[in-house]
Amino acid sequence: MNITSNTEDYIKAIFHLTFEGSVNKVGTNQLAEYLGLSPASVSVMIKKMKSKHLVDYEKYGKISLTEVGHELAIKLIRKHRLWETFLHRYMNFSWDEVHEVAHQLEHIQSPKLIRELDNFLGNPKLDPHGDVIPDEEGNFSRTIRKSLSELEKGQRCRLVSVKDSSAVFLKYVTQLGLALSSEIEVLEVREFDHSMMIKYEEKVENVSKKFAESVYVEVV
Amino acid sequence: MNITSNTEDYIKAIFHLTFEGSVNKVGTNQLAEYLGLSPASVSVMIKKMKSKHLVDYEKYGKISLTEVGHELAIKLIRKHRLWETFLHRYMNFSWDEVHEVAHQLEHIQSPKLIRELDNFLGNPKLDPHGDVIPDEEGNFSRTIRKSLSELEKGQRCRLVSVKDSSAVFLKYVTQLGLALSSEIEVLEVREFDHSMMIKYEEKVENVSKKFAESVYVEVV
DNA sequence: ATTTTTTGTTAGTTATATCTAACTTTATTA
DNA sequence: TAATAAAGTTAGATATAACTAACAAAAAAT
Ligand SMILES: [Mn+2]
Ligand SMILES: [Mn+2]
Ligand SMILES: [Mn+2]
Ligand SMILES: [Mn+2]
Repeated sequence: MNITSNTEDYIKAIFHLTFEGSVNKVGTNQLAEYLGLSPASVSVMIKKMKSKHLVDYEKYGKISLTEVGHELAIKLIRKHRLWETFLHRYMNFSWDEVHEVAHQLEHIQSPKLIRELDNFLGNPKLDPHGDVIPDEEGNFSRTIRKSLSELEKGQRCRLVSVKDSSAVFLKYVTQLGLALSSEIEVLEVREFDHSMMIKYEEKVENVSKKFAESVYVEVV
Repeated sequence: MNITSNTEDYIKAIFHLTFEGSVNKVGTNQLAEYLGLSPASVSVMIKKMKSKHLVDYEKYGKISLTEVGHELAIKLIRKHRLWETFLHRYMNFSWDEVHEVAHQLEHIQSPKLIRELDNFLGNPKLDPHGDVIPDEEGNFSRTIRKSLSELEKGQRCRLVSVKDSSAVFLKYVTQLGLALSSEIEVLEVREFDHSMMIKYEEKVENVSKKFAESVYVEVV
């Protein structure tokens, strides 16, 4: 009864929607939406995952990972982020290109390869999107991240990570002239739509609320 | 109608049994034996592969790759051998460990990754087993390889590649104290069972016919 | 307290890929 | 040539993982 890469995708999705999200349980429809599948498919799959002791779940109830499922999720995230770092540093992949290929590479089964890759990269702490890479024991610091949207007029900050790993979003960030470590000053927050006027490296740009919510910062 | 990794395994197997073997066509039972599957499964699968124009085949006839199938096979072999080289050179994998993981990595879909990997490795010509790595256009030199078993008493040679990539065999080669480039002298060929007494680096060992057939050499 | 909407499940179907058991064709041997 | 052996195919079943359509439960609105 070994775990398929499909099941691994479900585990990762549940992790992202619970542990990394705001709630600790998720519904089948929500999960289906996130995975781009029909609610029916997810309903059936979750039942199978329950029988494999990967999730806690009761009919018509909410889904959460078991201890085993949680540990697997962290291992997958570790693999994903190590591969992203490798692709970015050594394979000349831009930060908007790494995710898709890392999503394939994370399913490769070889504990030795991951240990060696981690070592080769010098045990990196962060991936190309500023996300924390869990260590071999599954430990990692959970810093409460603040969105740019939470800042007020006049505050200054540094871009530390991004919420969204989609190529569309990351290309936009790059196009704006922003990257990890960019220093940003909030010049104005508009009452009307919560859009922001920000200044960075002599540039002044207007960004939407959605954008500001997708960017994590550290106030300086 | 895209190609699954299962289909890719069939393509590679057919390539190994035909182009790299002695014949240019293979039967379903032979292929089943090689893949460790039942002849029935192979029979069904080959029919599907025919409909996808990957193989030439008639019921009760023999199987061969189409032009498209052949090109795919070479791309897969290129990927496999580049990954083996990477694992051996940078991930501290011994030559008996690389094959299993490369077998997973060869299914990763990313032309850019393969181009970059090739570049990163300095466009290597040979993999850790002495096998030729096809270039991006699918070109590669087909040297007619000579087995150690073809040599006669008194001849001297250099180990250039191995026929078998199994861990069991490669570990035995290493244990004997042999590796690529090792210089070998044939001291004796026994009429009885075609076993050989060979000398290399001050060592004298007796090897079976099967062993001598699994090792490719260049006469010096 | 009903009705309506949202959320979630089940049944039946499809696609991929495997198996065993039974059968057929082709090749070999007597 | 007829019997036997080897090689290959088909049918029916299983496992995984997806879908649509129909139905059921829970939550929200009236
Ligand atoms: Mn990613
Ligand atoms: Mn990332
Ligand atoms: Mn190999
Ligand atoms: Mn090899």
